[in-house]
Amino acid sequence: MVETARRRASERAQVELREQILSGALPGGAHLGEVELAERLGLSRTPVREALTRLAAEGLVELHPHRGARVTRFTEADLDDTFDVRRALEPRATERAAARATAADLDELDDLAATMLATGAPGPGQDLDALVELNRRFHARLIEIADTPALAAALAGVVHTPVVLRTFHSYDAGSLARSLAHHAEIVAALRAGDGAWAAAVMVSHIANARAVMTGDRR
Amino acid sequence: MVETARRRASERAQVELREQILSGALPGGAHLGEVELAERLGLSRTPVREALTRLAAEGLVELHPHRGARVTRFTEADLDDTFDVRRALEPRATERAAARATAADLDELDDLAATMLATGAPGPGQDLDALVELNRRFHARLIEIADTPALAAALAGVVHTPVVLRTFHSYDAGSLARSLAHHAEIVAALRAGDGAWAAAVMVSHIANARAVMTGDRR
DNA sequence: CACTCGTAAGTTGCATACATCCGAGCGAAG
DNA sequence: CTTCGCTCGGATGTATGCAACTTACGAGTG
Repeated sequence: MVETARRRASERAQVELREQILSGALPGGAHLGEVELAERLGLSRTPVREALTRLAAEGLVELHPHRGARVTRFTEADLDDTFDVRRALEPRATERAAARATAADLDELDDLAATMLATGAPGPGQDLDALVELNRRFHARLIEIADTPALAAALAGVVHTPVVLRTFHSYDAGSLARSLAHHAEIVAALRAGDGAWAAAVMVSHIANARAVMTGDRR
Repeated sequence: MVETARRRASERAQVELREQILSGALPGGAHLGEVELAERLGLSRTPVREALTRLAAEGLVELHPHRGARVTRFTEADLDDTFDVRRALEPRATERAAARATAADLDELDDLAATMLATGAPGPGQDLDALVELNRRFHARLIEIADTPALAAALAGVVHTPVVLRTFHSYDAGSLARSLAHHAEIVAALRAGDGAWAAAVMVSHIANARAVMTGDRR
């Protein structure tokens, strides 16, 4: 049976809204009326309101007192800043993960990396949308292994940038291959216990992504 | 007359609770019952609940479904992580601020730095508590001038660490003098338009603070 | 005596009704 | 014709009542 239906209503609303925003179904600047959302989700205003509050904390929506909520509009500059922050923080998290990863952690990351290589391989089986979710899980797991709450909190409000999360479609073949190889190499570095190596690959990984997104080769 | 009373109830609850947590009146691990808080603040549960949700997003409280809210307990390691994140991000923000600060911005920062020097000077006029607020404003203004939303979002959930915000009392005379001098030097660097200089001072500034807090001299 | 199951108390989660506030549209005055 | 002010509509903000869940305690049984 479907277990997700048993979860709390406010959480469902939050997940549902986040998905619609990240997928682009709710475009930037869209007005989010509480009653409208409540009716569409089959809930009352209370959990919808709570979901909006939390999404606002994540930076996905903006709340204007007495004037309602709007989907945050991200600019090209915001996207660039996002990569700046990630390049500053994720390599550090990766380095920490090298010292703390257990055998089970490494196996899990290996699985993810391998699955991504298979899912992203050119051909009829290629599924770029599935790749987005796998990529998200890989990076999230890495942060989790690093076990540094402050780093996780700092990255939390940044990674959600809508454009970032659904953009494997804009990768050219070479960049995509590099990106997938990076994941595998990071796991290898972690397995070797070489934090500096892992961090260096992460720097490359983010730089590669940035080049794809912004077209900036500097 | 007191204008704060005219603000929204949920906002008042949020501000009040945050203050009590940061001041230590509500110690880490304290259980926060909705009805109890509502009665103490003279409100209903609804705005209290919303305030708790927002504070949870800030990382000050932890929400356990059906089990209530608790004040987040920060460990020594968390504090250390906080400085890691700040050292990674704030210098970058400072560098950006150098390119964007207007004359008015610089004057404002100058005022803050000068006031801090006066407020922190040894003697009968020294007020370490006032210094906490001034320091918060200085750093917040700097981030604001940098005008990089992603950086601001990343730092938002990190700076609130209770211990960090009320710890000028643990500075020895030398560290305090250095800290205050750093602010002035940062403004000077900004005025010179030298982002690298400003960023370097910020690195020193954070390292100095870290040494005071953790006693770690590495 | 230890373990398990059932029940009850107290909490949070959700829904609904009421209060408050913002903004648009219309009318009158300059 | 423009501008100011008022009123009305619709939204958000708050309060309260009911439902669901979690936990703790105690009775019953192996």
